[in-house]
Amino acid sequence: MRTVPAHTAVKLSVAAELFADHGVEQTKIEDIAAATGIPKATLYYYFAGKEEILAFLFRDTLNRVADEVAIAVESEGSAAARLAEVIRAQLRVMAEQPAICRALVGELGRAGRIPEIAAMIHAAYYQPVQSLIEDGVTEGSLRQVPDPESGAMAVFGAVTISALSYLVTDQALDQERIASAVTTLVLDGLRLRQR
Amino acid sequence: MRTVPAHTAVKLSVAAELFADHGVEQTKIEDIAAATGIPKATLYYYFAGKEEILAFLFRDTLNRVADEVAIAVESEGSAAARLAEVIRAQLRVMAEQPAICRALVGELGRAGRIPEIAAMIHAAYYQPVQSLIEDGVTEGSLRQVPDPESGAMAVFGAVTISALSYLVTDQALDQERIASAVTTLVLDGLRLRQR
DNA sequence: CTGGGCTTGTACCGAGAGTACAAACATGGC
DNA sequence: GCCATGTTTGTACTCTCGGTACAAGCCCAG
Repeated sequence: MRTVPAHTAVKLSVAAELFADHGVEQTKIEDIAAATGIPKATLYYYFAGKEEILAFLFRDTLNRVADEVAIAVESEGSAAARLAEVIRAQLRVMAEQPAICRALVGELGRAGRIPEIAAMIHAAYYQPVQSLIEDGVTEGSLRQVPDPESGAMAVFGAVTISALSYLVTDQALDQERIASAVTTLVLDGLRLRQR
Repeated sequence: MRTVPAHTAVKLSVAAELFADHGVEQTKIEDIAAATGIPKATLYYYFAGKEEILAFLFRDTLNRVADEVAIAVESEGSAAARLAEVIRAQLRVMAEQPAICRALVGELGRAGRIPEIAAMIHAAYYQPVQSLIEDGVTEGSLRQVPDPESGAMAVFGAVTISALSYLVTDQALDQERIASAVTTLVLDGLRLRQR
């Protein structure tokens, strides 16, 4: 794939809205051309097709997730505190890129079938969170889990799906509210203990 | 839509595999015809198109989820115990219908765009779990959450995504293992407390 | 045995993804 | 200035596939 010029990349972000609202299948290349103002021939000059446009958008956002998560993971504090930071990081990106995140979740299957994207999700999220959990276990601040990788996935699922409810209804995602709710759930669980 | 005869419905379940493996878009009606042995013309006699075949498969499985979840919700015991039962119920259905569940998660966006299916997911899962959480709060066994609905969604996300990791790698989903891991996560959280 | 709905083959239509290509344009090295 | 290389875009085309049309055969209840 040729390097996409900046002005084109910017315009493309509105395509994410189309993908998120109507699904990839229902979004015609001509729709993208119309909405972005990039002529169809130009789109095909840079991308082999819809799928690649989607991958391009995902790549961008996943890079951001990777960066923010990496910072959160490497921040100082207990593993629990860093995990809370990771959750906050994910929510921050979801709030910044609502359309792409909606599309990403809505097309999870498709994303998983693009090897590059699947690898990025893994490297950007599951892998760091997994080792964060492992750290926490050895350091003694987190509970021993039978399988840290699916632990990481469970955390990802909890954050993503509850954030999604805000993305599809409200436009503004109240990060603080969700962050504290999900963090409490993930760290302390739903069961109430008498203090 | 005409009532689909049983022998046809049975054959259709193999279509779920196609949808889950290659995605709905990549699955041609003729592929479905070939894989199921149901001629294309017959498919169009019963369904208006791909989308309706998918909805048919989802409807079936979501009914099962609704039933199992309802039983779990109405079982006796504390809200926490019943929530654990709900998680187990969801995993049971996912293990029974791996292909459809993979397709359902992979096509979450599409499922959400079919109003009937969106309503079913809501009624079968979010709604009962939400009121289960509310019950638990009033009865004092569960922590007060700011928004029970997204609490329910978070639980759903945690269960679904971690189960997914098993569905796409192993074929057999080790229910007990995941159930206890996710239940612990949801009820008691990751943070380790000194007993 | 006959009329209705079921089942299926075959032929067809139209939308839209992707390709081909050529004309314009921009840019930078000579 | 001028050529070479790469970008940008319009237009016209092909081809796959979803969906429709339809007719012939089938099965079964009345």
